[in-house]
Amino acid sequence: MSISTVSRVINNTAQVAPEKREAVLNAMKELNFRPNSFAQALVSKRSNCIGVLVGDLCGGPFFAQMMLGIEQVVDRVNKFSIVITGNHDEHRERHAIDTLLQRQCDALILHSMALPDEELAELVKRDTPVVFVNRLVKGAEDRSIWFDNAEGCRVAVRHLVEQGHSRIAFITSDDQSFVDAQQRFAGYRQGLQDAGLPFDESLVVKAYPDEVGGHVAVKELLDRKAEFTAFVGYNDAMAAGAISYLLENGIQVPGQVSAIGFDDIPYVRFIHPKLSTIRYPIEKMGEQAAELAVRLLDNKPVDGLRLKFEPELIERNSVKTR
Amino acid sequence: MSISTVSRVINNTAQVAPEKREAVLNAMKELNFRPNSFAQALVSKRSNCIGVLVGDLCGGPFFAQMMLGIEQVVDRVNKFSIVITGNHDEHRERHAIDTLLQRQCDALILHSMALPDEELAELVKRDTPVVFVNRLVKGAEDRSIWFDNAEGCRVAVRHLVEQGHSRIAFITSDDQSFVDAQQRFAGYRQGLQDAGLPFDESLVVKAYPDEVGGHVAVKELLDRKAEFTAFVGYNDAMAAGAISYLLENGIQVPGQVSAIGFDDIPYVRFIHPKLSTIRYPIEKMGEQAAELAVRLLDNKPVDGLRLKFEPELIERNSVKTR
DNA sequence: CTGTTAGCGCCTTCAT
DNA sequence: ATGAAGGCGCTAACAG
Repeated sequence: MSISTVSRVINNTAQVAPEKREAVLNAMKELNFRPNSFAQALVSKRSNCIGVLVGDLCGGPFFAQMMLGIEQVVDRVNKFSIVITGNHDEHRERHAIDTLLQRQCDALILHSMALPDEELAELVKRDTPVVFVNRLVKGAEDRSIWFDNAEGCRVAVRHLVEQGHSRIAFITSDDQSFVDAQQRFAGYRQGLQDAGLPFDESLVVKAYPDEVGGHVAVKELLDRKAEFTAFVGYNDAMAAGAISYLLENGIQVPGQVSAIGFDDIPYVRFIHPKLSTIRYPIEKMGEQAAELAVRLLDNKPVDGLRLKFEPELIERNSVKTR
Repeated sequence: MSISTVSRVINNTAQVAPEKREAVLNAMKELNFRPNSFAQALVSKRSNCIGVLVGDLCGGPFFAQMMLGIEQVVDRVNKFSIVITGNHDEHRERHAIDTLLQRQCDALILHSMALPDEELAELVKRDTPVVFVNRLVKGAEDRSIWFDNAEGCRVAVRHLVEQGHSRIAFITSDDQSFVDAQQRFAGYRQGLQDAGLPFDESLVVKAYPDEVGGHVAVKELLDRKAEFTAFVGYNDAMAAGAISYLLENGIQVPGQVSAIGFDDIPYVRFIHPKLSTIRYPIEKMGEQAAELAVRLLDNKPVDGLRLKFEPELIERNSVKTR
């Protein structure tokens, strides 16, 4: 029997005599045969792989959740994701995208934190579909799945104001080159302005955006003798770290200081006090990004997909209500 | 100029006239040319990919940390990791391994939770190198990077006993089909036995091994009116969830109940009280697994690699000391 | 329904 | 130092 017959049964691409079909299937089992995916990809021009660029896999649960959303749909359409980390670095991100492209990925889902909009927008002109997640890329708005960061911080501040706070600190990232950081900062200022509150530089502290950074930052705030009755954290990790430090130093949360985080990562509802936060629906966003990518590469219509995501305030116990 | 000349400059595989070399390089830039990795892989029989099977990417920081260790070395040797999740399910794990193999991965790093030892041991007989991480596979001891789970729980119990506890509960996973769970349970019993303490069935509760499960489990313990002054958690997540529940219900930790976790995931030093735990050096283990895989596929000597990892007690504030 | 043929894009002898 | 030719394993027409 010829080699094409085999190909036919493997791909179900034409009618084959049931007996031969059986024979092939049996032989495949016996010999433990697996078609060489590279040969397949070479001729079919389809790798069945979707390339994913993420910031990191270990800087918290954030990306992991995004990946979960992505994998769900990639899995559903029987494709594969090959993920690579850019480590928030411009050169590495560029190199990663290059690699993904060279690997003949059928589509790309990019979470770029360091590359400029123009460069990213260029990418969509190529022939492999590209989708951006977690960022609104100018010039590629229809390919961007994004979250309104500024609005998120604004909502957080508003909530605090509603609870009677007027001295609201902002514990943020020391790397303001990321759009996220800039936007959240802008939202904080906007929130203050909305409430007719003055912006006070001495109430903002910057540190590495993780739990330790939160520790460091709030300590700095205390050292400065800044007067504040509440703070909003750049992310939950910083907020958790800050709370931990306050508690250690006998400052009650939310008794003396109210706290509100950002992201709603899973564990913050298990810390004490449970952290109020702004939900960032990252898993859903990953899902939508993947969905968009998949439709793009299948030339299917892309309407009905949500591109912009809105913040939602999650009230738990870290804010003293009045 | 011929196509083989181009190949030669790309791979640096033979001397080429400097001028031609230049010309090729320039043309590559101009045309934005990238060699087709599938064609390369097809002929060279090397994909430069290392396949990784993990339980999940989102069930906590555990796997993410493992991936970090793996990626570090994979990156160093200029290879690629393609990761796939098995979701702790036998069939899915089997299918995942199949896929990885079909993808012509140069080597496999497997974190299998559900497949039996025999099946795993069979894999190493194939021609692509296979390494197991986080599990001691019988028949493939020299390919297993593992952690002494039983000893970990034993150490935990011993520590609690040393602090004067004798009523020590065990909050564990409801899926005892995983080796980890069995081993940790065995360690708990061993620890009791070491101390001459009786094993009391009413002190062990099972639930889904995450924060919510910890909640549920400790509630069950309370509902049973079990008397206990300490517990060891199957993992940090469960311990954190349990503590959260206790605190909510006015039970002081560690005042009335001491707690000890397992894994030492990053966030537990920021919860209140800071969680004492058994460190599981998962990142390092990922690193070693990758190192082993890389050496194997390069036919390099594999000595000097650490295969077995030992538990280490991390004392923080969740255990009342006397 | 089935076998034959022609590549997919690249690397690797083998001559030159 | 360079070009020509063969083949990696597979799929997709094209004939029967």
